[in-house]
Amino acid sequence: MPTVSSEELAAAAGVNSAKLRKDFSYLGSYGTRGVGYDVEYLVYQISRELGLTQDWPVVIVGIGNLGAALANYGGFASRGFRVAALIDADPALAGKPVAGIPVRHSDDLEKIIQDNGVSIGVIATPAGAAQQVCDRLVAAGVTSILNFAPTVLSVPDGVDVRKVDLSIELQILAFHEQRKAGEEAAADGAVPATAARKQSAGKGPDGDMPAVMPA
Amino acid sequence: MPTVSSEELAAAAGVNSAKLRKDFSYLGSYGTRGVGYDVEYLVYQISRELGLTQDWPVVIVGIGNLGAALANYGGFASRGFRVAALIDADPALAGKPVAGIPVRHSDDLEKIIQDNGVSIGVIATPAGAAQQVCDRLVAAGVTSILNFAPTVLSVPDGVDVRKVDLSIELQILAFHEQRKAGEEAAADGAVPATAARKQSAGKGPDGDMPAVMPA
DNA sequence: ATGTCTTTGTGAACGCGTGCACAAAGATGG
DNA sequence: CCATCTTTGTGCACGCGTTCACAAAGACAT
Ligand SMILES: NC(=O)c1ccc[n+]([C@@H]2O[C@H](COP(=O)([O-])OP(=O)(O)OC[C@H]3O[C@@H](n4cnc5c(N)ncnc54)[C@H](O)[C@@H]3O)[C@@H](O)[C@H]2O)c1
Ligand SMILES: NC(=O)c1ccc[n+]([C@@H]2O[C@H](COP(=O)([O-])OP(=O)(O)OC[C@H]3O[C@@H](n4cnc5c(N)ncnc54)[C@H](O)[C@@H]3O)[C@@H](O)[C@H]2O)c1
Repeated sequence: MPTVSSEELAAAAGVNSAKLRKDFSYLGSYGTRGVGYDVEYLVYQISRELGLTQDWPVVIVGIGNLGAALANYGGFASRGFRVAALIDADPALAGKPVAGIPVRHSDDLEKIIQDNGVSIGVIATPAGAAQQVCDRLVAAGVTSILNFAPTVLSVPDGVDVRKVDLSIELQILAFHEQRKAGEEAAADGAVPATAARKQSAGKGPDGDMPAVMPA
Repeated sequence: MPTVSSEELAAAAGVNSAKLRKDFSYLGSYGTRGVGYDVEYLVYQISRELGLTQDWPVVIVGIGNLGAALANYGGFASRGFRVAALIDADPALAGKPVAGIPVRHSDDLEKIIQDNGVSIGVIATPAGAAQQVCDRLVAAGVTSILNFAPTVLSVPDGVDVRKVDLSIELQILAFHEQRKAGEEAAADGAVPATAARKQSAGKGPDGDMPAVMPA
């Protein structure tokens, strides 16, 4: 029976082994003292807890450059997500297959959502259309939205929104880049050491950035 | 002179005003008591601190569906990022313009990086090529990488990597979705309340997920 | 069986980020 | 020039997540 110890997993993930064990303990006592965790069983338990054992139908709205790239992305299916439909407002696209799935016109949006029991929607429309599309998705029953348009969406309570913004990712990199550059060349009104948190040495997945930035 | 108070900004950003003031204080004392912050001056100071006042040349490697979508993305330029070059291994693409920029062959990768003083690279190649591309970028002098390929890149110390993974974003949404669903229907081996951190009520930009998930 | 050795699960301490609350600063009006 | 009012900047305390450290559990050998 293949097993892993919390120590091994922690080293691989670059975190503290105690934290890892404590995190796992919230899911139950799945380890064996003196041995470690049964890999297969552990993967199953975590998958179940994360909701990966169920099938999640998603719709992608806005099948342009980005939407098409997302539709073609194989990483979807491998984690239990199924593209239930591709939706676009452009009549010229309607019926044309993208990644093997025919594009549906956005007139049918509500029907598609309801017929497929979709609760997760992806927005890849131009920024100007995003809020409107969002409202329709929410009204039709979608309660989780992944937004690629550079807009802040407002949604009612109970609806989750995650925004993916390439330029913010680049800004975070640029921020660290700048800090690397001016590390020993620090001269003028430099930020006091307090603000220079732990220097993410290529490890920490989350950046250390000031928390707030006005639009 | 248009000004904003920390209270207004905090409300708009959905954070605590004291935290916002304290964050700003790390950059210096740019506010005026009894009045607030001079908007223009504040924006400049934050921009400078974040490195947005300089011009950052970036290269995109792998001009397929995703790479082309990224190249077309206008959010780049508006934040001080300039697409210095598009690079692909496919000879058929070489010379063809994408988003107005001719695609260069990856043979010239090192030269392009050095000629343009590029320190930020974007990887949008298939997963199999990502590490190899990464190694070449780093060897050529790139010290920040934005990775869209579903692979964990290993890089030397001093190089920052950020990974954008659509399926992880979806997983986070699905996780909350599952929790919403089973909220009052909680029955079997449910996670103890401790693990159910603050229910992000559509506000918190960062999700609350177990920190570690083995590959 | 008993002992040893490894690794889990977790109580307790630590450290840090967040938020409260207020004094100081400065604008504004009389 | 002084009083008042608003809003900043920040010391301090609280709370939460992280880490330490160890007892308990179980495997495995003798
Ligand atoms: N987050 C990122 O990193 C990132 C990267 C690239 C692009 N983007 C953004 O993603 C969005 C799409 O980018 P793109 O390059 O694919 O643009 P695009 O113009 O190629 O595609 C937009 C598509 O949306 C469709 N559309 C427009 N209004 C619609 C509506 N009301 N309902 C349904 N469909 C509608 C259009 O017909 C078009 O097919 C843009 O907002 C862009 O800024 C984000
Ligand atoms: N992170 C996400 O959310 C997300 C979404 C979609 C796709 N992806 C990933 O992004 C990557 C690209 O996706 P895509 O749909 O554009 O794929 P694609 O096949 O359309 O494009 C890949 C491109 O990379 C080029 N390429 C291959 N090897 C190369 C090399 N060694 N050097 C330079 N260029 C090379 C190919 O010629 C091709 O043009 C894939 O790894 C995919 O899994 C990620």
